[in-house]
Amino acid sequence: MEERDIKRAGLKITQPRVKILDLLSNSQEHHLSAEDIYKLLLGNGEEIGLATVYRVLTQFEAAGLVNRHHFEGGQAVFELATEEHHDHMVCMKTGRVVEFYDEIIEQRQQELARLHNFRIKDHSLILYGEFIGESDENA
Amino acid sequence: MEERDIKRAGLKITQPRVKILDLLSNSQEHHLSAEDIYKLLLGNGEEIGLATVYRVLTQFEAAGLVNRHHFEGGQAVFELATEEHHDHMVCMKTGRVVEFYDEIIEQRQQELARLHNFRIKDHSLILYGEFIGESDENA
DNA sequence: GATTAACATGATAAAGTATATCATTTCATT
DNA sequence: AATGAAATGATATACTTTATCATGTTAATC
Repeated sequence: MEERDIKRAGLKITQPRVKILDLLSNSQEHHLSAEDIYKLLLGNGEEIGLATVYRVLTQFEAAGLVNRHHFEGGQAVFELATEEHHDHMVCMKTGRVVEFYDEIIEQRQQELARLHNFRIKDHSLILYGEFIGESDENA
Repeated sequence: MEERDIKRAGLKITQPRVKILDLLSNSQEHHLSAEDIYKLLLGNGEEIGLATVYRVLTQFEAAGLVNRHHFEGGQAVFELATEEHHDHMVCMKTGRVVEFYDEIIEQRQQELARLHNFRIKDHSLILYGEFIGESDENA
């Protein structure tokens, strides 16, 4: 993701937008809340307002640049929409998130939708639990 | 669900708890937000406080009497935990919720967890879309 | 059935997440 | 460089949910 993508979305290329996109592109953790992003940028000495972070993320979502997920815990998290569709495993101890994709589940969802006369626009599959043998580093 | 279940959860049998449980048991819509419940009870002429509704629902959830789901839209919804585990299709137009269960998806989730050395504690699968040929009655 | 201690309620305050407002600033085009 | 349109950010506001605490209710004991 780069400035070109911001322009393609019909948005001006501004400092806050570039900084947020860079952070999402380069951060080790792919899933960041608006407040995560705000604090990380402040920590890097960047000047940015929390309202701008929320506003820009919503615009990016509308433009298809990022996806918003509602994991448990109140705050929505965002990730770049560069990768193919995938679902998530969320560790309830460390907060670690692993992405996965399974063709069987995807097809089965479509089959079930057909059976119920339902047209799927979006879906959310999240497995909550813990990675076996992993210690509680962050929580 | 009945008063016996409240007692079994280690909670006193109080008017608010009975009313909430009755409403969840008898309502046509199985998935109600705390505010839904609050307003429905007020509409029935019952006296209850919103704080009590939230408190009781959280207690019921801890006791395993209800499940809490985070559909899109900000407010959590609650349903009785009497039924077997199931997932949800949510109509983005009418808000209608249909429950489904699919053994293939369940097994596949377990298989994927095994592959990732992950122990599933809980999971959330929600399909968002619309029921074909259904009109927009409530939205 | 009355007493009483523990528990529960509900009005309100407060916390937390997210959006709306609007004067000021930045962008990008002329 | 000038200028109009768009964006920012401080702050106010909305909204969902939890915390506080004086008052009321429950249920166990006498």
